[in-house]
Amino acid sequence: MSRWQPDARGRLERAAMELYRERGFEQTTVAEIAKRAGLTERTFFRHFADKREVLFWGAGELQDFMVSALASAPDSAAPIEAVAAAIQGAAVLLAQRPIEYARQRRFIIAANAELQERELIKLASLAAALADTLRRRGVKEPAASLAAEAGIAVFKIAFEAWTSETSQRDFPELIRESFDELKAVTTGT
Amino acid sequence: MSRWQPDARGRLERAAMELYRERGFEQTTVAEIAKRAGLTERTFFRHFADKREVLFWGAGELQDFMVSALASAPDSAAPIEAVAAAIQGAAVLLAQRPIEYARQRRFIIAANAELQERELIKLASLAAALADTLRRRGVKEPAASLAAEAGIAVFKIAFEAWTSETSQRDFPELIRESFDELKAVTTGT
DNA sequence: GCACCCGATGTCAGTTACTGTCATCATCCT
DNA sequence: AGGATGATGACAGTAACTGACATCGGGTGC
Repeated sequence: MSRWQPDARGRLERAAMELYRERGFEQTTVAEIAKRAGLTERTFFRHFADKREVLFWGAGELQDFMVSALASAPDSAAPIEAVAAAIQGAAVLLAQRPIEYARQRRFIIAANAELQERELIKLASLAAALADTLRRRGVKEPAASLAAEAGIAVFKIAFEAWTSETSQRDFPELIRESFDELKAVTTGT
Repeated sequence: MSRWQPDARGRLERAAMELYRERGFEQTTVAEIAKRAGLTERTFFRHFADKREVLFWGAGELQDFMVSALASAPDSAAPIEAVAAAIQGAAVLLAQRPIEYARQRRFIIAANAELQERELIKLASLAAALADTLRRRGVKEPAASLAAEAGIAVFKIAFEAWTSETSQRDFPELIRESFDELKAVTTGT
């Protein structure tokens, strides 16, 4: 018999999600999360850098996935096409999980400015990683950064549309439409 | 004779900037800022919502300015053109102050993740306000959000270029070039 | 000219996120 | 068997932020 229950990190994650949903992010203390997970506050901070990070564990994976997808796009693809393909891939990945999960997470984040800040910096880090990958593919500045930022803007807006109440639309399809719309918008139509 | 020295807020602002430059954001406590300004910690928090906000006081003004500029663009202007004009105006405004001020602020922010988060949420709020203004002009979603986000991306990237060490370029000119580059990028060139 | 209110600041106590340090002890390795 | 390892607990400490109440110069009404 092992000394501790398994999957401490997972227990903390689930406890945090539950409490953030039940009473909101600000009204939840780390001590409460730890207690519900059967651990101590100190252990929470060994698994997560701070109280917010527990909601963003998947961001690293998503970034790695997008960077790989972008790096392996054919050399012939224009920068924006390569970015679009990478984001498409990520959308397919995200659309595999039930939309309810994305909605709940979005609801929690929408209710708190600190969490929005964290989400934004994750997206900015993603944009920076994509821009860097484009540069390695020989794309110059500012084209690389612009293509990356434009792609993230599309991702953000399509994600919002996907998780909004009324929408029953397909996420990858929304991404495709947003890219088309971006092209139309930037050409001044 | 008045009971207190005048311009408490300004003194706090200057003291904070000095200390953040001297020893960095994290290594500075609010108590130190208040002491240098000849005030107490409690008074700091009466003027600024938190330790970061002292660096972002101008963001509200800038947002108001951009929103007004966007609202007063001619009806005939395409959304992206109207956004570009508003951002141009803001660039002219910012370029009036000495670039050294922008550089110092940028340096402080670049050294700390929490400050980057705050900067990002200010930009996101700006994008949301621009999108809202576009919607009032009759632009539909997702075009309004895309035009606003694209404009902010251009602003961000041009601002970085402007404040980067080597650059001696004109800020409004950089904005113009970035918009052209964005158009080229999104059309797949 | 006096009483009174107001608004900016001070004082102080309290909560909570986060960190550093050392102890504990099941499991693994040799 | 015995020592190293690694995850956790225990505990003290710092600093950001908040709430409640006191202070007192300056303006206001009369």
